[in-house]
Amino acid sequence: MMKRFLYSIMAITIGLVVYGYEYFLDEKERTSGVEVGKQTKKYTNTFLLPISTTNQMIHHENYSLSYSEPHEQAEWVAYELKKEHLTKTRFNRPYFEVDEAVKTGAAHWRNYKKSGYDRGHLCPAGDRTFSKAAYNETFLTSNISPQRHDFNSGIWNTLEQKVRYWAHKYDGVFVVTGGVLKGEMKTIGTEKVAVPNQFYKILIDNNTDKIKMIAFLFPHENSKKPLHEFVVSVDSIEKLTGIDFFPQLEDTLENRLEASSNYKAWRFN
DNA sequence: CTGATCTTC
DNA sequence: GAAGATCAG
Repeated sequence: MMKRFLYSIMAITIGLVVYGYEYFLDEKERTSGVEVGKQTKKYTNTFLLPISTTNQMIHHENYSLSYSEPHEQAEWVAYELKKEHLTKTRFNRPYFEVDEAVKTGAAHWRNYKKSGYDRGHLCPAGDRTFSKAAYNETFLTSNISPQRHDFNSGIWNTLEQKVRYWAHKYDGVFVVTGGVLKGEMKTIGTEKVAVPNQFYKILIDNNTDKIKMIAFLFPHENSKKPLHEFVVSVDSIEKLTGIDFFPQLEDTLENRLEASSNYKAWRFN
């Protein structure tokens, strides 16, 4: 009975995705001559970017990151998820590519091969479905961390979907995410890509005068607990990671927002 | 949605 | 190695 219900949900989901794809094609035809799938504008919303403790910040077309060479992954990835980005177009997954923008040499995807860990997106592919180029751009090795599959497809995936829900509800959110690259960590592959013991995600909504923030911190394991149990203050993540997340916010505002672990302003259902 | 792996060329 | 089919949470 339960299984039948799940199958129904799945069928509906697939149906919506297919419909979305066809709608996208129609849109493309209607605006003939305009390259819908091509984003040429460089991603330069630097106002809300964290500092790079590794002195290697990289701006891609549709997200920015700070690469940590010793850990062979980003210490953070940041991007804006706008409401109009939520198109649900379905693209075929491309192959991961080494990010040539990383001067010190980004990790090769082979490090993850048969490691037992997922190539877990930091900027999710599902958040960049508004163009083929934007989607493919998330498949750079500078945008992934080794993640347990049960975690990635479990509570982490649940949070990513909640972020999309909030982006729709609050007309866009700014997202900063990464693994905590501190302490003793397992490594994978010949390049010794570190396996973080914790992952964080910070959201800020500055679309209204009442700016709001929320931060999540998870141990690197799946959980069936509700998301709100993983809410922490931004301050606590700054202490863990050594990263100053929103240095350009006015100080008293920054202090007040970052000290809070109050999530009442964010609807969870 | 989040992914890996197997088959075929 | 590339691309499609298949499988799993």
